[in-house]
Amino acid sequence: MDKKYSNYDLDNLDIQILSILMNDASIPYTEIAKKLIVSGGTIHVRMKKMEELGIIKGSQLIINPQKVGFDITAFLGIYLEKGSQYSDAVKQLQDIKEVVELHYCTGQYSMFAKIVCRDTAHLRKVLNEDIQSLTGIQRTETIISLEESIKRQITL
Amino acid sequence: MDKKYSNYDLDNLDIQILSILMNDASIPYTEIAKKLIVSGGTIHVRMKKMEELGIIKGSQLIINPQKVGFDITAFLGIYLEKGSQYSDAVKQLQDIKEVVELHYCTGQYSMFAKIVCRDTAHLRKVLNEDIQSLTGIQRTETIISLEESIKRQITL
DNA sequence: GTTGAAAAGTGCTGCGA
DNA sequence: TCGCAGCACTTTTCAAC
Repeated sequence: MDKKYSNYDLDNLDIQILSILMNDASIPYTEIAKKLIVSGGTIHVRMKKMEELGIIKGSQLIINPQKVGFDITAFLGIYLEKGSQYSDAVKQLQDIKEVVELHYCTGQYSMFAKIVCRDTAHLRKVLNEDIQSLTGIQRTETIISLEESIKRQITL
Repeated sequence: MDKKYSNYDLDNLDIQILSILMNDASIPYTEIAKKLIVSGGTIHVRMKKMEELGIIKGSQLIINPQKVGFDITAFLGIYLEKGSQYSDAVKQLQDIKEVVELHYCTGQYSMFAKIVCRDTAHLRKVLNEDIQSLTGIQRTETIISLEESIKRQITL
């Protein structure tokens, strides 16, 4: 057994390190070390361990989509003709770069997508030309976000 | 007029820098400079400009929620008793840390939330105890994600 | 606005406890 | 396993173009 179901090799220190860097990945290890009263080397060892375990997927620069001209966020409930067409649909949706999230899910929809577009014309183009024309998709329901009030990662 | 509607002070170089760092914020400026055939100082100046303009919101360490014991992602369509209760509901939902995203939106739902929980028991607790008991919420509809097939930022 | 190099700070590695 | 110290690398700054 080389892998456990719950990867709870994390102690309090690990979790505190993650909590800090999940909010701001640019904080230096030395500063984290001071805050948690351990040495910088220890932070380094813990981070390396968590990277190797696959707990840490990497770091990303977070931008403000509206400031670069992407003003519309929409959610899309997708009905497939047959459930078996799921993996094929994923492949096709991967090529539509406006699709930033895609879930296979329970409930009324077969799939659920999050889409970010520049403006209403752009959204219409993505919905009518790009998505509706994919094979296997029966119909879609669109929910447009007028305001993103909360946006954060989980609290450990 | 101190602010334009579209903040298109971004040239190709800015966009290329953002595109690289949006995927991996740990890539050093010197390496980006080599790739884009400019000096490290220029990267620095551009980054500083974009931070001041609010285009860059910061950087985050991206973790794998499943590896730290958060196995369930769900979407929640929320019906409010009155639309005017929106801002009050936001405040209350902010205190529920399992809510990682919240949108005010068009369509059948008043609000739309994304929730991350440890397991089904945890999800049930959040739905039944935390969310249903908030004031102003009429009812909710839950969509459970069985697989997150796509997860990325917008392509500039 | 861009460059190139010097100064300051951070990350990494090995030895000792 | 943790902490300390030295080396390598990166970021930051700045005078000059």
